[in-house]
Amino acid sequence: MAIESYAEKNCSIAKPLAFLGERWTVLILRDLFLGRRRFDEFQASLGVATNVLSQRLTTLTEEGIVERRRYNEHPERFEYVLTEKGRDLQPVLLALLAWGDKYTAENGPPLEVVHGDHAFRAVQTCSVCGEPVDSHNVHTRPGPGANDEQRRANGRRAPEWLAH
Amino acid sequence: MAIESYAEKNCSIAKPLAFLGERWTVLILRDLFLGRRRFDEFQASLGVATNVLSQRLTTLTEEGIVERRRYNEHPERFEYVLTEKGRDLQPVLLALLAWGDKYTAENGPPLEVVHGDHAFRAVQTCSVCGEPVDSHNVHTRPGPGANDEQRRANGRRAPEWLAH
DNA sequence: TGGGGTCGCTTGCATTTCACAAGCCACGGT
DNA sequence: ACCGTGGCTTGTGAAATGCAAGCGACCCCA
Repeated sequence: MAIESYAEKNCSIAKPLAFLGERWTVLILRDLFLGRRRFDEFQASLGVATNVLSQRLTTLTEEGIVERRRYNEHPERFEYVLTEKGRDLQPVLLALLAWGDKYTAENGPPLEVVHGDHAFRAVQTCSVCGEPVDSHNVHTRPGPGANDEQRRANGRRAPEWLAH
Repeated sequence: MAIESYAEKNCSIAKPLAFLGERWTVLILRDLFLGRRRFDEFQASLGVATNVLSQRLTTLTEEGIVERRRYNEHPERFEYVLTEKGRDLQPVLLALLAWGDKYTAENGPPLEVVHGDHAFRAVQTCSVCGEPVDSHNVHTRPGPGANDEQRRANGRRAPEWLAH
C-alpha cells in the first residue's frame, strides 16, 4: 500500500492523493456530485468490482468525505452522501472537467455545468487581487508549514519553467 | 491495466484520469511545476521506483504533457519540460493544493503560491458571470457531446445532493 | 592509466493491488 | 414456493508496483 506514503509527505498535493489517487475514487466522487448515492448505482455506472467499491466507500467514509447513512431498517440499507469536506472537492473535479473538455472532447462536452441559468467553465482567480491566474504569472515559495529541507530546496532553485 | 478503460468513457473527468490516475503521475507533475526536470531529481524527490518513473515519463511524453528534450550529446542526456497542454493542468493542481491546505496542513501551508507579490489561494469563478462558484449553486445537464444514454440518465435524475 | 562517481535508464523477482466470478443474507413481491 | 433486489464478502488469478542490482558512456582526479 505504498500510496499511503503520500500522506506522510509534508505536501498539500500529496496528502489528498493518499485517497484520491486510488483507482476509481475520483469517479465515485463524480457520481456523488451527479446525485448518485447507492452502492448499486455506483456499480452500474462505473463497472467497478464490488469489493473495490466497498473498500473505496469505506475509505471515503473514514476520511469524512461522505456520510454513510441508513435509509432503511429491516433489511438495513445504506446510502452515501457528500459532507461539506467532500463538496469542497468540487473545484478539483471542475478543473479536471475543464481540462478534459478542452483536450479530450471532440464532439463538445458530454456534460455541461450550469450556474444559475448559464452553462460555464471554471476559471481560477487570485483570492487576493481577483485577477485570473494562469501558469505564466505564478511562482512558489516555502510557506509557514515548510520543513527545513523544503526551505533549503526552494532557495536553491528558480522556477525555470517560467522562463520558457 | 483497467485504468485505460477510463479513456473509453464519454466523460471529461474520466478521460484525463486514464493517465493522471496512475500512481505518482500527479506528483511528477507537481515537481515539473516546481521546476524539476531531470530523471534523478524526480527520483530523489519522490522516492519512486525507477522503472515506474521511466514508464510514467514515457506516458506523459506520449500524451503531450511533457516534452522530452536532449540537453547533451555524448552521452545523451534528457530532460522533461511541460508543454502548454501540461501547463494547462495547473488549475487541477492548485485546486488540490487549496483543498490540502485547508484540510491537511495543521502547521500552515508547506508551500505558498505567489501571484505578482502576494501569496494567494485559487478561487473558482464562473466564466460567464464572473461570480465565485461553490458547490451549492451548481448543477449539471447533458452537453452537446452527450450520448443517448447520458441524455436519458440525466433526465431521470435530479441533483439531489443540492437539496441537502 | 586507473578508479571512482554521475546520469538515465533496464532487467528480474517479490509484494501489493485490482479484477472477475461466485455466493450470501434478509428481505419484498407474486 | 420461488424469483428478484440491495449491499455486500470471499475466493482466486492477473496486473501494477516496489526493490535491488546492473549497465554503458561518459567525466573528474590523481
